[in-house]
Amino acid sequence: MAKGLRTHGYKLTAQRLAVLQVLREGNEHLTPAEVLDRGRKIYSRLGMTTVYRTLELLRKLGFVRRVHGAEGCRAYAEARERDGHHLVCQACRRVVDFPCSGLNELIEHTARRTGFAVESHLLELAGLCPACQ
Amino acid sequence: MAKGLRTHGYKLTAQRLAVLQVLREGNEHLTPAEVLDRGRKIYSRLGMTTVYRTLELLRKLGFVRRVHGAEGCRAYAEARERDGHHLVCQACRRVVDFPCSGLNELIEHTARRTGFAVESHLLELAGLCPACQ
DNA sequence: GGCCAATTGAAAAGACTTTTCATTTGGAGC
DNA sequence: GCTCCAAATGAAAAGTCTTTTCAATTGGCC
Repeated sequence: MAKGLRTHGYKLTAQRLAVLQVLREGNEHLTPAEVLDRGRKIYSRLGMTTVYRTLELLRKLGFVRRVHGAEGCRAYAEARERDGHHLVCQACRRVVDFPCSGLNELIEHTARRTGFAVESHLLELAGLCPACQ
Repeated sequence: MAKGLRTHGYKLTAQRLAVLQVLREGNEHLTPAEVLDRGRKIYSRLGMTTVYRTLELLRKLGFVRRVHGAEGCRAYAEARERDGHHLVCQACRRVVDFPCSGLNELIEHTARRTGFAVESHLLELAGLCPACQ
């Protein structure tokens, strides 16, 4: 995944690796401030600005996904499933990915009915994970 | 719908009616600032604070839905379909509701596979409406 | 090893949202 | 209708979060 950065012509910096590592180690969704805190344990000079920029970069590259919870809409989690969606535990903030299938029919039906050309979709499930139930 | 406020024990104020009217007239999703602008044409003394509070109140009551677009996650649109979802035009910001069916199977399957107790879900489709294609 | 564009981060600026609190007001009860 | 009070309001202040700026640093091609 670190290679993905190089592939797309981005430099492989200690800061980017730290942010990637933080998101990979945590199974939860994290705010930029939390990523900064944890990231500094890996690379102490990490700055806030870089965290914001890196999270958005990783999102554009598809390595990271935004999570829109009740707590706010600026949290990020690693995207473990390419083109997938996620399921969020409302108690412990754990995030589990699941593949994006079974939605195509609904999307096509809605597109036909409304005349829209659907280009993207956002699906997020929330609930309680087995441990928190 | 205005009656819904009374039903839930909330007062029917000119400010709330103005916000409701703005959201009903526009078929688009609007930011709080836009709601304020338009709302002041209906009730000129409307204040920013009240717009924020009213939008959240209407959302809790289910009259209004939040739209999470690329432009940001704080936009609101009227919820025309109870328990439905929405489809957003990326060009003109028009919002169309569609019923929440066809998703249950996917949710149940995911719940079974992951052990999560799914409590809520967020689904948003984005694309181009017939007029903007 | 040198070079240069990409990257970084501290500080400043900016944008957005919430809190505070004195004033106003809807509507229940008479 | 009138009174009354808790709910609602809004201007200003405070707070939070995010982006921009710009000089310094650095990854990686040569």
